[in-house]
Amino acid sequence: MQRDTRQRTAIRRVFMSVERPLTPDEVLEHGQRIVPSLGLATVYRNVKALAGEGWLSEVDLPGGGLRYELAARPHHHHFLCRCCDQAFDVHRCPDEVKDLAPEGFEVDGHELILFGRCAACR
Amino acid sequence: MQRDTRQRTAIRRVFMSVERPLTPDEVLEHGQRIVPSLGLATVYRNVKALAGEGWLSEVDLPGGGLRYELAARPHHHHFLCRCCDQAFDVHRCPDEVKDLAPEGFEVDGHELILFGRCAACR
DNA sequence: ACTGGTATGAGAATGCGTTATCATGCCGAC
DNA sequence: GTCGGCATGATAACGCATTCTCATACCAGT
Repeated sequence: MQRDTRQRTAIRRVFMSVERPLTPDEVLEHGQRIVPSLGLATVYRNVKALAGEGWLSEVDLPGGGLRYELAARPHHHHFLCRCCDQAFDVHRCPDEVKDLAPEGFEVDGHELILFGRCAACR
Repeated sequence: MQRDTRQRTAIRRVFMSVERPLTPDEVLEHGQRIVPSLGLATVYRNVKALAGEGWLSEVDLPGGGLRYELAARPHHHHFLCRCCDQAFDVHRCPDEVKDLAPEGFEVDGHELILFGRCAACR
């Protein structure tokens, strides 16, 4: 049975307060401001569980490990800052995307990633 | 000084005969059909060197390590098969891409990835 | 408040991609 | 053909993200 711990609550709060995909390390950092004793293993466990129950979704961007974000958000894409390596949401999407695939290929999803420098890094 | 070995030649030949980004393992597999003794370390060394001299370019798609492709190809994107995990080229590109970023963000590149099943896997 | 049992946390262990090591092979200048 | 020296290949070592271990903490039902 699922228990309601301070740690899990803190992790949920982190995702609800941030408008972008987070790496487990970023979750740890933000979560420790709420529960200072929070450990990395707990972040991994909960993030995986929350993704399993559909509350979070996995975001697989270039450059290493998975990131996570609220699953409830509408369709969007991401901007990856080359400088601070943070990911941000991009809310617009070119709509003819699925028609770009070669003949005979079956498209069931897409990801558009913009690279550059975020507002803070400029 | 750069020497012209059978292995390096084979690796170049592999990239010239294949129209898609390759992982080091795929390069090894294809290269061993030309030089059976080819080793993985040699693939990594040469692929890195060829990228360093601008003959190959790195492709950083979701799902682990880097892939490589001929640098001389015109702008294009990629299709990633969820079934066989191979990457394929997509030659068309929506053009208004750079305008999608939020205010204050500086875009210097983009990657569009289509997911699905390739013609062979269907 | 008591208690059973799950969740946590620190660090060890794992998996995987990549790089380093070093004896041997082979390119290429002579 | 000879020879110096870079390239190769098998394997060990590494870095990093992620998972496991297990003693301890602390929910939740009573």
